[in-house]
Amino acid sequence: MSTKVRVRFAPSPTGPLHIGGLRTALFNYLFAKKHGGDFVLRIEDTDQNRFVAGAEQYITEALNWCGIPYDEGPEKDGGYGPYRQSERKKIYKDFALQLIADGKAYYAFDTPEKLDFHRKDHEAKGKTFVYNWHNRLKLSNSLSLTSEEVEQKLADGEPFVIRFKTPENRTLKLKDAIRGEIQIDTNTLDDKILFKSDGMPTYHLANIVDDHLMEISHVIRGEEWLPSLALHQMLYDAFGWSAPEFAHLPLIMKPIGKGKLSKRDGEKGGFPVFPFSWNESQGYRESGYFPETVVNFLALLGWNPGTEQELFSLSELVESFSLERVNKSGARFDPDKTKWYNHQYLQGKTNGELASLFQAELASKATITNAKMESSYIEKVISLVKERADFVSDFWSLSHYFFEAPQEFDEKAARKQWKETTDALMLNIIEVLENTSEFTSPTIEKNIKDWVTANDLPFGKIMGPLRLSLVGDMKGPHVFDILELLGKTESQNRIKNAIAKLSAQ
RNA sequence: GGCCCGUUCGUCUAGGGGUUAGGACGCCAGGUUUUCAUCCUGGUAACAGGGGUUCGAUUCCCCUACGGGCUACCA
Repeated sequence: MSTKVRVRFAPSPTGPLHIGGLRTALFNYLFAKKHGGDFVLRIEDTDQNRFVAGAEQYITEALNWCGIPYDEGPEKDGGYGPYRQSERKKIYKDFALQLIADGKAYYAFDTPEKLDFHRKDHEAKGKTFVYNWHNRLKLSNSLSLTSEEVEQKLADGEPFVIRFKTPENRTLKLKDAIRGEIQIDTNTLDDKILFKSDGMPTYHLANIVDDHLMEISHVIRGEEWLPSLALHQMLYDAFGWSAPEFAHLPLIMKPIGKGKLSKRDGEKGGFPVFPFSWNESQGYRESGYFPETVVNFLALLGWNPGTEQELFSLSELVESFSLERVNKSGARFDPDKTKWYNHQYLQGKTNGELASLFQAELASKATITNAKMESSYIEKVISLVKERADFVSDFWSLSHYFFEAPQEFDEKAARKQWKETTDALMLNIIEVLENTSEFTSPTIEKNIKDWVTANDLPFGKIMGPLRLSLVGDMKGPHVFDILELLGKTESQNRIKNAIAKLSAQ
């Protein structure tokens, strides 16, 4: 109870962090902060072949973008560094050797080719090759060979690996904070390689050694690690160390089809699976999602507060998070719901915040006049269209007519709205606008309605063509609000232009 | 194939021996908007199957089915 909560997120830098990994990081962060603990980032780069340049930086930036920075990790030593396993290389071998000295591990000299042959051979006979108690002595290792033979091979520099000698005939009772107790018969397990012939430890060894050395109290990781839990527990026992508590998170599944969410699903379904873009793959950030959105939907995927609250800030999540309320089964990812979340967060932004975001996109449109690039104008536009947007990137299609006069008019709408009498009526509206000195939405509305009523006309004959003239389509906010924002002259010009273009038809 | 984990509306989920099985997303309908959308209201829709245990099971147990993960000198 007195031990401090220390959790770690331990990705391998083999590519961009995907949202499954990001969620694991998030849950670690939430758990740490909930209990006043530390959130450690450790880079598990023991496989030199799969190393991808830039991946580590991507991970760090993604964490920062989400607002869940690590307390301790690369370039942020908390007294337990270094935090890249490649930089800790020299510490692992002694631990492996110690296990051999204690008779809990052994040297193995079988070549990958030989092992591959055994596997294929077994498969052909409908069996599965497992390197463990039942065939250890028939293979090439320090259990089957004499100590002289082993010494000789070692002296000759023959490549070797170190394997864990899995205890036989034992039933392991493993504990998982989410799943409860799990029993495993050790005879079904294989003798996992702990130390590779290239001088690097495997994940299993490095992971246990580092978690112990870094005094990690809780290991919160994806469910794909559940089968390794038995090995890890045995390793802690073999070293005589007390194991941390474990929690295995359910996986995030494809929206449709079978299996867990993968990079290809995003490409097929048109939604991001990465926080940031990476090569061809779109990211959440670049697709216009807010970090709050990503954090919120990720948190609610596999966890829930037990109340009906759906919208959570990061601090609210920290407040209500608990491992006990994490689900056991995999959750299908739902792109529609992530959009809804973004809509919610977009509505919560001020017009000023949104205007500055929108301004960047507007700057790339050469045809916009300076007056319309003023942030005060943009904010007014946003106030009119905001509630219908899911993303900042929706603003342009929702509001382009506030920046450029319509050059063409929706054909179907034009056919339906623009009749022979419309030209004359629109000329009258230009006149009404001319006589409206206080050019505000309510006044314009009153004047136009009064004129329509006075002339005993149906509103439909006016409102449709008026909107079409201003917008180019039968869309958009309250037509009188559009009129006010566009201003008298611009509005009149647009109506004139519509008459010129549409009356000929 | 072997080992392990899981299974409530289409999806995310609440619930838990006696409930009209609740919410959210989506979808549908109505209302508002003399437009489109937003918004509001309502609706559709679920306890995988079979055995137990029990007065009673969706809830507890077992089996089956299905889903998922692992089964590398990858993590």
